Amino acid sequence: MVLELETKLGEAIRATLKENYDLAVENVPLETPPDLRFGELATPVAFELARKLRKAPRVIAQEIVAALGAVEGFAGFEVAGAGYINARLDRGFAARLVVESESHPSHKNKDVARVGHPDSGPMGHPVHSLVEHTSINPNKAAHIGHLRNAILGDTFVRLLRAAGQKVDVQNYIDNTGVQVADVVVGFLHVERKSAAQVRALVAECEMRAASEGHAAAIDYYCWDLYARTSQWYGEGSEDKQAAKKKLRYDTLHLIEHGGNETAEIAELISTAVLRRHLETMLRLGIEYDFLPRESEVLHLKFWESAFEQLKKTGVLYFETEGKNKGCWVMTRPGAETRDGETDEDAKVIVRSNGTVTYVGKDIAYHLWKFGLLDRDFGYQPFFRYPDRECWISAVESRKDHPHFGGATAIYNVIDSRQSDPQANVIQALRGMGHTAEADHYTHFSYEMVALTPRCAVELGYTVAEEDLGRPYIEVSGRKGFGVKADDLIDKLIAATRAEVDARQTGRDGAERRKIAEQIAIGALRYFMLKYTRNSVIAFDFKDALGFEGETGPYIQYAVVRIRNIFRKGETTAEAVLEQQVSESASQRFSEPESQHDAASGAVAAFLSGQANEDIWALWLRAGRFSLVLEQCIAASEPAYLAKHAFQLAQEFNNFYHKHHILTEEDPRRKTFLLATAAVVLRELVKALALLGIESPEAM
RNA sequence: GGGCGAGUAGCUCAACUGGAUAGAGCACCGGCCUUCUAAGCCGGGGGCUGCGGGUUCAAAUCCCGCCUCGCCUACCA
Repeated sequence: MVLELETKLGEAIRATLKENYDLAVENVPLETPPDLRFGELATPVAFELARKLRKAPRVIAQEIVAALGAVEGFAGFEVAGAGYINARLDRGFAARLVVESESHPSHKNKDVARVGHPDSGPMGHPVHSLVEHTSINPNKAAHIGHLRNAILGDTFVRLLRAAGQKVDVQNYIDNTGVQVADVVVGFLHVERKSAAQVRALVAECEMRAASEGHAAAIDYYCWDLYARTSQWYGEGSEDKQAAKKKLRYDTLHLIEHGGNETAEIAELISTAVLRRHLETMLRLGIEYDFLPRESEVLHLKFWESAFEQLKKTGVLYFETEGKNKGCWVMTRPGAETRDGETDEDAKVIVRSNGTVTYVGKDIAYHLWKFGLLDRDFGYQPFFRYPDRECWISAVESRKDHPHFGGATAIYNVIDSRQSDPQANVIQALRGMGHTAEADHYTHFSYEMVALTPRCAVELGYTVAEEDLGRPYIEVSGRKGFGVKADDLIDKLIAATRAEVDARQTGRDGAERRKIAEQIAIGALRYFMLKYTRNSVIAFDFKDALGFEGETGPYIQYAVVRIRNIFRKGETTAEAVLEQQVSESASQRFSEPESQHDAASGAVAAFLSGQANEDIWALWLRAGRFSLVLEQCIAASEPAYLAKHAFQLAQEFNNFYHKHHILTEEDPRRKTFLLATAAVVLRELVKALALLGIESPEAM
């Protein structure tokens, strides 16, 4: 509603400026005034024009208001302060828009349709986006840092889909990297297991995990082994360490090459760990469409194809001088190149020994994402979700496989430490002439999750003296320093379960368990989403286990309260909204010329006056959804929606305490209050769903 | 050395991307449960937005210079 009216007002003002001053203003700035006293929408446009028109802003504002006349949906305009134009909505009209926006299946939400089709998309066609997130090295259990990545990515996917985009969700698996090599070294050389013993161990872990829980699973086993192996590399004499280092890289090369027993073990372990990651993420409602793996990027020779393109377009050049002599290198973004001078700072893509760097492989992979590579992955089914299949890359395809890649816009959810390599890939695309693709390549970057020193001590880690004074300490998979994702989820469920058991004595164990899980996941997802992306989260159990104040459960609780009202009132939110829609529709039909028909006139009366300002504010907030959705997508910032949901819940709680609905004596007002609750319920449930948070029946 | 990000209430964070009186949550103090669930509500204290200049009708936000902190910056992957 707000977005729709804001757009309408912007267009009206633009037309006025064109007509009266012959000025073409592209974007009329519109904002929400700090207080309802100033109306619901405002624009400072007169300030900008003051210099150009050589008039006082206040005078310009008055002229604009006079020329504007009546605009549908608005009750009036006024000039305030030094030259603001404040707009007051026609409250009955606005309320009707809010009620109708999505309660009727036949009614297309105009606001959302607009968000879903940014300029990048071909006319009338939805944008095809590709979001890549999670991408955990498959050599250890997922930890809280990975949770932030996956939750941010998954939420953003939900937002894009809500805006009408076609979205593929990918989770890139680096199954041939040094991290996987390290656990393979751990199994074969630290634990001195044979290949057969490793196979037996993986099978045993799977069995034990089924009965004892995920603490017995392979990813937990590898967590410790990886940390031990990392430490092991640094032990012993210099000669010993050098030998270990050689072992490490020999193992890595065997894995990269494939077709040998070491590679088979790596495949076995990485696949088993990957399955665990998918299970962990599924606990949070996170699913993937496709798992491209580095092994296929290598074996299907993506790089060889990309290399030709890179050479042909001159993005890569062969260095003949300096420290990078003998390498194929690329100029870094923003670097100043002087003719004749060797660029010592250039990024090496192909080493002098002929091997390609990670960035090189990444360029090839990203050409594939945009459909610019003449090769494709093979596809095999890998993991079954309740309502769909998750596919994995393979050399050979199974018949009837789907096809991925070829997107028009991509989002890579990767932490901010990777911004340099990401910038290199974008630079390469741009250099190759793929400017549209480079423009639609978004590094969805975010800051890390770290532990507070207190939390680290609490977990039994020894913390260095100088770290005790810091606000946070970076987690490290290599050191085994961090909080495992499944452990945290378990801990949250245990805490909510205790509370639900105490409150919901009338429900059976299965029901209580379900509610506890919904609340725990709600708490976790909201916790990860309430911070804006580039704020470091200093993790502490005290904060994460809190269920009061600005938390997921707070919002869920508001939902439960509203549901209780309808249950006790023996009606449903749907019925109340349906009634509102049909009433206003019939009124409009009988009096088509009247803008203030009886139904919306009555609603307007309940929304007017000093005593009802808080209720109007609630409706206004409820009508902001599409505006918030648009901002979330434009800024790649899911936190805005989290904030919106919280504020709506907060305003509702306020309303809830102030106005007792079921004991309201005036039947018309009671219906109106029920409609208010119904609208808030609908908007809260919708916002929570986009945040990946379920709305429990009770709590 | 260069690049990116951050510095806002005791603590953790917001501030619609330059707008009107800088807002929330924790924590602390004081009220509210025979009325739709107290995982809630109301009230209170708390701020030189790191420092110094500049740009303009308007700066937490943009520019310049400092000061702190974090990350990135290998022919490793």
